Amino acid sequence: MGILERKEREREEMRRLIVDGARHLFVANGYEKVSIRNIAEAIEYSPATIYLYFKDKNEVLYAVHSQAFGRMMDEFRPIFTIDDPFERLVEMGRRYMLFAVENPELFDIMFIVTAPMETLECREDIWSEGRTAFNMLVQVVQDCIKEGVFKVDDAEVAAMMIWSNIHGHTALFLRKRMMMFTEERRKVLMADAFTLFCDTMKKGLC
Amino acid sequence: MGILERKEREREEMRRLIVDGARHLFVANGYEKVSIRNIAEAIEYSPATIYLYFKDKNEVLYAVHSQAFGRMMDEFRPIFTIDDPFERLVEMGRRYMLFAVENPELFDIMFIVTAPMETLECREDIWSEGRTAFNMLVQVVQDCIKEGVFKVDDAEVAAMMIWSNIHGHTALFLRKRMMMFTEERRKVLMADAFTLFCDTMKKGLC
DNA sequence: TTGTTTACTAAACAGTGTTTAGTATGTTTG
DNA sequence: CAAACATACTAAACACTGTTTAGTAAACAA
Repeated sequence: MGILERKEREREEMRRLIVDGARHLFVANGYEKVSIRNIAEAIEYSPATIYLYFKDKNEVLYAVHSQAFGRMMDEFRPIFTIDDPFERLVEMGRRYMLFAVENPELFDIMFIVTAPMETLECREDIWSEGRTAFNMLVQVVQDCIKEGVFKVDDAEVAAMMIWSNIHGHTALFLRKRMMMFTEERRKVLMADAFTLFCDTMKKGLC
Repeated sequence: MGILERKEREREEMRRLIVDGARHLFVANGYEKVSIRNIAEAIEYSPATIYLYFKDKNEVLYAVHSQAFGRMMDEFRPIFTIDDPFERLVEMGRRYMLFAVENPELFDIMFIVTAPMETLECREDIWSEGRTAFNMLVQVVQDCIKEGVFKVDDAEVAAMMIWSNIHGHTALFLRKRMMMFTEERRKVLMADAFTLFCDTMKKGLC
């Protein structure tokens, strides 16, 4: 009886339709200006239908967030062709910031807005998307340790420090907390602070 | 004619009443769960009255944000009694993180939520509160340069790098992006990553 | 063909930020 | 003092929001 399988397929298709519609609206109008009614209208269904496929708005957000993580990981994968582990690390940081600037609304949902994390909390689940991405960073840091570029005993602690720095830059920038500088100065400051951090790591972490 | 002065005083008093009421609700319920109607009810006025004293909700938020900056600066001031400039810097970072953890809702309005920044944008104004706080950090960094602890030519770039790191930690933590770790591991990771950053600076920035 | 399950929606509920029109009260002027 | 004006305030409305409920029409199973 292939009917159940077809139904399951159709269900998956509908979820995809909703998530894709939501993502398009997020990217076009920004996270805060998208309502369930907007999404419903975009996919030509009634708002109530969305609640047959997702528990609430947070769950839709979480689905968009997961999809966006896939995209970011795709941007990260090519760095593993870089031989020098430190250069690999620097490039990973660069790509994190680039992804944030090029997809600010997706980055918002992935790393800043609390809403998607709430679905995780009531499920008592671990944040697997975050874990996977963080593991990737830890791997690169471990490569740096193995090749003698870094001399630290806990790769996770070093990874956390590095993530914080890169994330800090992007979060402050996206959340308009560099308003006290001119647009030109903002650019220079971000680029120079990143370079300084890389230099400081190379000198300080060994 | 002291009537105008009295009226101005009363106006200031009313603004204060609104801002204080708003702050209390923010601290008690979190930023997202506070509405203009809630604030109005708390101070026993109609919602429309708030719009006689503030252009919109963002402006109320901005006023709370400014007040909160005053409080944070009060927490910072005592660090200037510390003789060693590097210790002074470390203590400043520690206090930034402590303020964030102890006043998460205020920190939200000050450094994460975009809403208050929007009132700034339409006024074409500079973010003076942010500028003042950042200047304080630049001053401490300059002291480190003067005493030979750091050897960098642009104190603002170094300050930006340091701010990014500290802010990154707190933002990731407050926005629940360390969910992949247990509560115990989160604590250790944050403390150790901070220490590692301080050590890395001391070794790497000279 | 009948009975049941599934997919969907119109309408309502309780909330949101904000504006408008109107009412008291306080102040100034003839 | 009374009339004219200005100020302070609010009830009610507007156009939204997320979410739930009750009901309908189509698909499927017996």
